[in-house]
Amino acid sequence: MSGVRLRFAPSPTGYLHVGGARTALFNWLLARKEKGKFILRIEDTDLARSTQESVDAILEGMCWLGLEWDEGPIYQSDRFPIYREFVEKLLLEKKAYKCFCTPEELDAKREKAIQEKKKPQYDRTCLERQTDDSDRPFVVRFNSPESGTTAFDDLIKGRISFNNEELDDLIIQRSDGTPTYNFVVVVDDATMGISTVIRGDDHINNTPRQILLYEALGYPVPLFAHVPMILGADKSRLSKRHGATSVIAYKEMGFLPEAMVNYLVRLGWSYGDQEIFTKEELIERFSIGSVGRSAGIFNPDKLSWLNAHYIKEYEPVRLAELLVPFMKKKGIDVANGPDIVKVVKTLQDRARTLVEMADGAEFYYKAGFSYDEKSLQKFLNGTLASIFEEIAEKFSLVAKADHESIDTLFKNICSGRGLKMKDVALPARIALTGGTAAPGLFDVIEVLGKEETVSRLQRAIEFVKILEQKKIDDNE
RNA sequence: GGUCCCAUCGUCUAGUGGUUAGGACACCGGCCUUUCACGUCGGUAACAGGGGUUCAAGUCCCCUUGGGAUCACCA
Repeated sequence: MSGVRLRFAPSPTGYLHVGGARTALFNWLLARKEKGKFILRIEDTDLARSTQESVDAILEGMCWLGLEWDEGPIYQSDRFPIYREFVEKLLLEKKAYKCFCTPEELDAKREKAIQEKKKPQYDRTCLERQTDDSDRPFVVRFNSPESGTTAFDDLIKGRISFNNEELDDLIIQRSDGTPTYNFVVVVDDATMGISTVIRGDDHINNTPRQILLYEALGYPVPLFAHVPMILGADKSRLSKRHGATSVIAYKEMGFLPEAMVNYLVRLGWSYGDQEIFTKEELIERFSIGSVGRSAGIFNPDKLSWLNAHYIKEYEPVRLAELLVPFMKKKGIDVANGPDIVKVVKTLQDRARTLVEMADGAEFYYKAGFSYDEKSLQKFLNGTLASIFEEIAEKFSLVAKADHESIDTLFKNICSGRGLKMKDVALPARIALTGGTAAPGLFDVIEVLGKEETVSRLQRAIEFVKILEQKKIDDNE
């Protein structure tokens, strides 16, 4: 039993973003690989921006991806007394101090510093203050060292070091008594015994301050691993204008969680030339050290390719279950029509998403479709109706409507009429599916069954007769 | 602007001083074929630039350039 403890700590101000999902995935993977614990913590110290809907959305995303957590969700809003205690402790030890400067004063100082091209840092006015006007509102600031350096060995980026003079005295408790992010994250990670912090590299600049806080609090500093950002096609931070950024949106677009996980993990991490990984393989082969250092661009094409792969490989029964909601969304009740599992089997090789598969499955359940007339025109030579009639006739006599007997039936018709397979199969496909893009004709017939096939053929015969008559009229 | 991070095909990446710089997505072409796909075979395509170190540099060092992050009583 290894003692590693990892955590994912989203703030509930929106849905689960693909970037966050990847960070969560890396944490989860490492926890599973090392047989440690994976903790989910909700960072909701900003009461105004946090919502329960966001918490639910994040949990839904995590569950969909299969990232089950061992402890939590722990809400920071439940832990305010703990943070308060640690603030008092620092205050007592003079490692923190009360600051009575107003936001207006601070803004003015910042403005001035920027004007004078100086660093906009807090000037420590209140550090040496003797009077304690506690009836006036105050914030608590961390007394940060003014010299020296703070460094750490990032598991992904290598050694990173900062001059302490770059760090000013950050606020750890607001004037309303609530603690701020950099403080609570340290208190939580410390008291929860987090051994390795894996998070986005937008937190690198926070890390030295946090290390200083660990030290002030007397806790060991954890290991850090800062994973690079995910960017959009134009190399800017991935946002809605690049497409969907919510994990759940991908679920709704018909992606499989296996594909999403596989895509996300391979974006920034690699294992030789391998592209496809089962969850077990990932757990076995993942290592945080082989995560790349540079930002990656989110590539929907590759995600689609992976999704297509997983659709092909999926167990048809399970895939059918996943497809049903997508059919329902199109107003189709799969109970009224052919066996959905058989339908799925004919579509697995030609759908990249469940949405595409639902589109491709539509004709099986909707008999009243319109025909692709333009394509049908090519086969109008006066005998098409009779070909359909012959198929219907012979097919209704066939003992077993399986692939093989359908094959021989069509071959017989072809040889009997001196026609090529495409002369018969192509128009027949239009008759049965309405269009030209569909699964193999014999598979379609087999799935549709004898009765439905014959009925569709009869409907097509009527339609073709009208077309042929029209053609004669036009020529006159 | 300060600080910090990053830099191999369009994209994701392999590469840990000696390689015809490999794979995958996408793209293009051949094959397969009852359509559309799938599949399969092949092709185009990269070490940002400049200095060092070294017998030898995509690999190590420095600079430049370019991209990104961060500088809140947000997280």
